[in-house]
Amino acid sequence: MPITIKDVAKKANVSPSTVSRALNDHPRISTETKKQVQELAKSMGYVPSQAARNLVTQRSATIGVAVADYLDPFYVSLLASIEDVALANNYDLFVSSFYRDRRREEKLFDSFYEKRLAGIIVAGSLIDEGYLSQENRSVPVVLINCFSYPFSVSADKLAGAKMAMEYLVGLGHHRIAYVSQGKPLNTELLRLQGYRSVLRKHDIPIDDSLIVPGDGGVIGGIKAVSRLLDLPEKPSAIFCFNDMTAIGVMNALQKRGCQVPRDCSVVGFDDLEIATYYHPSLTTIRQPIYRLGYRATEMLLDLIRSDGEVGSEILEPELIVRDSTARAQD
Amino acid sequence: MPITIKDVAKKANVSPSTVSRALNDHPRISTETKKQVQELAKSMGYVPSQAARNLVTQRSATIGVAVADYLDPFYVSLLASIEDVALANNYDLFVSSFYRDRRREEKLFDSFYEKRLAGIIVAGSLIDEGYLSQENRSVPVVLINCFSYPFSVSADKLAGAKMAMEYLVGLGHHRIAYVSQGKPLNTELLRLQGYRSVLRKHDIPIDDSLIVPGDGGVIGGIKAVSRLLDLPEKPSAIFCFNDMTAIGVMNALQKRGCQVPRDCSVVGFDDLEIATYYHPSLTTIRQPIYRLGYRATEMLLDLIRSDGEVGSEILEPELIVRDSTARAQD
DNA sequence: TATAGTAATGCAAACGTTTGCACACGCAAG
DNA sequence: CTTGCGTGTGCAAACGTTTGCATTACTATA
Repeated sequence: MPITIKDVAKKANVSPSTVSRALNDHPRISTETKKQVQELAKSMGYVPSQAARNLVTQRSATIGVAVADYLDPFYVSLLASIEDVALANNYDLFVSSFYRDRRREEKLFDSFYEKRLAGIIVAGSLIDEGYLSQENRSVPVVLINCFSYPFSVSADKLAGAKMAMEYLVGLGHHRIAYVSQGKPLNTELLRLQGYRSVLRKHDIPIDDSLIVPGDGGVIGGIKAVSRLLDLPEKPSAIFCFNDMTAIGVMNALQKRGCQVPRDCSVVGFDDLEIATYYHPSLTTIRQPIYRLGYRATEMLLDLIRSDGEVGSEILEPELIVRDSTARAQD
Repeated sequence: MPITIKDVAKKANVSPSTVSRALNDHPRISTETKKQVQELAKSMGYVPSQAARNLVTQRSATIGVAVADYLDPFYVSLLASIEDVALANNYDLFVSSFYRDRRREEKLFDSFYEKRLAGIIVAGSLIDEGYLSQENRSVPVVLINCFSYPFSVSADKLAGAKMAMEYLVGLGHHRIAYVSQGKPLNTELLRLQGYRSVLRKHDIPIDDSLIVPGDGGVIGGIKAVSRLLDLPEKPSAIFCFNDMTAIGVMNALQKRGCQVPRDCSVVGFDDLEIATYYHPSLTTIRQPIYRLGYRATEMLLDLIRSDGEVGSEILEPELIVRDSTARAQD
């Protein structure tokens, strides 16, 4: 139904090849015909079919992006930088979320492959690296926050967790809880490792009842608090897997009459926009979100262009102190 | 480079047509060959090229979705229901944001058209309907929250604004401010109309200095508050364009020592997840977000299948009372 | 004037599918 | 033994582009 290159060719009394060359700034064409054809094409509302073009050129200028969760602003913020880099290099984006569901992630991979995309970026992947390398069907893949994969960009979770914990210990806190994500992924295990190592370093005994599972979202934080407040000896500070969890935690604390930070300090992870604007504003570990997406996309473009020999990259997080933390009372 | 249907055909000693039929459950094929070919194809890791398929069948099973802003959870939440309906009908989604930028929205339209998508859904469009109908290049388009377009699904902004205002007036508030989005779109004008009509109805004079511009986000809310608190006579309640604005408003109020709701009540619009979990939790007008996306996608599928005669649809919002509003002190 | 070289254009093949049509085969009915 | 029909398969065209090669027309040089 749409207008094809032949329609334009016929109207311009030239061959389809000429139209194609005019539209693609091919050198072997007269400036005059080029201009004429371009104007005609525009006036006819001709838009080339990407499918046909991809088919014959055997490549596509679309990058697939799979994020774990649309509802977590962390992943959405990543999209901004990915889009910036991609657009600047004339690549399209095909974005999709797999809602933290492994099977959906795999289906997404299939659909990406059917589209013969130029490359793929996955943030928050649940698929283990083994599967990924094996499944690797000659299309480059870059992972975000999955540092064991050869082509990846991650924030240093271990360092981040240590910063948070050192800061809390420095404020005089001894009973510090950790609300996890609940899945045994790298991104989780490293935080836990940081949590433990700082406690050990300061000779603070590790109490496993202070380590409670969340779900990476607000609800998980709320549930965790109800467990923590039922403990015989309550924590004086809570370190959270991420900011969304921290918001749930603060909400539940305040609902149970526990003032933040007076009665309990809270530290998050990510530094989402809402961390600044929540009441009280949230002390957190900032992931360099923009740079994560930026570098990942650059890395993918390198891979697409040259099967380059780039390796995995680790970016440093940063402690942002705000109003949700205070010195421990004793 | 990838495996083609011919590779599979050769290995199976059949023609490409047979392979195609086996993979598509065509009736005219023996159960035996079908099974054999299917297994072989899978074991070879064959994945059909969507480009080639779309080209020859002249249709595609991908829906384009353009949302105004990834950073506003309202639009992101819409994606969930759109995806649910689309996936259930074996459609893919091509999602993109135009960051509230009109030129980016137009570029997005072009790119959608290059892909020869089956249909398009736009949420928060900045393009006026005139352009849209004219630009309509035989691909069906459904708009969300743009009720003047013939194929659209919207929440009733006017009714929502009236609910909010009636509620505030009912609590005894007389000086009620409105923080707008700052763009003269329908979605804005209707709220304003509701704001004014309720005040008029109750013989409350309309003070234009109480109507201040925001930007649809947190920052806009913050800036608006600094203008409102500098007024000789401060408002006792603030109705906000949306929840993100309301969060900015509450944050700024609390920062300036103004307690919510004791010193000032705040009402939002949307009912995002964060509205429940903010402190204090936010009284707001709930848009039926899930249903908006759901109905829009169903409508689009109808259009795709039958050039159906569906018209625009308006859904009712709902007042959700929480902790950010209180009776006026006098 | 003939010849080589260059610039602009057209021809036709190719990309990987789907699908209408023709064909071959086996079998039942006349 | 034909005829007809149904079932399974293959052939070839088509989808809308791009691009190597051939062709044409012109210009400049010898």
